[in-house]
Amino acid sequence: MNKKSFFTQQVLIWYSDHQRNLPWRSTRDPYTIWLSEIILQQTRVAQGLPYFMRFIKKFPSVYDLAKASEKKVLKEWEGLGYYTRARNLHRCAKRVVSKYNGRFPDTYNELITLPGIGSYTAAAIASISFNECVPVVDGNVNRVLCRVFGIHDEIQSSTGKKRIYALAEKLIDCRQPAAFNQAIMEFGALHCTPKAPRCSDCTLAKICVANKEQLQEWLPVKKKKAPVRKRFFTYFMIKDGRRWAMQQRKGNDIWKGLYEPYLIETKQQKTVSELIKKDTFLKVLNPDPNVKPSPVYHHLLSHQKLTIRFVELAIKRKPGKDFKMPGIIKFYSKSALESLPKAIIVHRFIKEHVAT
DNA sequence: TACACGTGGTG
DNA sequence: TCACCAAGTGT
Repeated sequence: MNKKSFFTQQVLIWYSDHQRNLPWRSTRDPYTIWLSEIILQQTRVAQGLPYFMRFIKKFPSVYDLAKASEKKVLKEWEGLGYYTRARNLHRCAKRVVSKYNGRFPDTYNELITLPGIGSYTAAAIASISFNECVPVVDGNVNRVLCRVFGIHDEIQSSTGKKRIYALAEKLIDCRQPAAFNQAIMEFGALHCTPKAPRCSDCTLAKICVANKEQLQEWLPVKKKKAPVRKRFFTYFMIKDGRRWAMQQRKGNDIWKGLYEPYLIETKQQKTVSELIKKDTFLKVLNPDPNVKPSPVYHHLLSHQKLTIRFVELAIKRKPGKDFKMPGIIKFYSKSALESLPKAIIVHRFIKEHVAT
């Protein structure tokens, strides 16, 4: 038996013996598969699982998801990160209902045209739900194939991606594409792990280049990441009576679509009185000059390090007569405030510090 | 093509 | 501690 056939056979055997029992494994329903795949993009099963359960319960069908508001969908997504996924999830549901009468298209080529569905997710849905023989290439597949077949190209590079995809196309068992695709991913997730792969207990060890040459630590080859950008956020929790000012984030930046208090961002840490003095809007509010900020929170994103403080500010002068609130700011009661989708760090602060 | 996009777990 | 990672996509 040649090396490729052996690989395919062993991965499928390994999967039948070791696969986890996960809720989306007991169905081929494309809505369920699609939802699980979107949630699991760049996300561990343990982290995504509770979100999947809540989404299925709250939005049992693509119609339920399509008719919900974007705010509701974002709220359900709160804390999972990569919020564009949630907005595209919602757009995709609406598209499936409006353009496909509520039935997901059943081919890779049509699936990939939908928002939030790229090459990986299109292949996953096409193979798992519709038995189309297209290989998935995710982080697990990259790792497993680069190690076993000794691929030294950078996996982000054009040649690396082509080489890995071409290899996956040769390996996939077209009699059972759903099983093969899930098998190779599960094998990467549980056995051929990034750190400390279980080579001593691996049926592929005898054909694995990385095992033979002790290259597990070096494969797959990845390019180094850029250093993280540092940003300083000061949030002003503006309170007018029993209502709080919030605004929605727009533009091309983190947390797009989520809500937050009035924000002043600086390139370095400044004192609160400095910020107030310079800010035309806050100056008009005539705040207590001795307001003290919360201790700083450090929040790490993949490419940014945020230093965040919160300042609680009660409005002394009513807006309307002498001044107006900036257009994007609106006031929310306690319960309305809590129902807004927020970044996790903002959510936590508000939950802990906002009483009635 | 390279980079931006979240959060939490891991060694 | 902190760099790296986790079922990628959009621009």
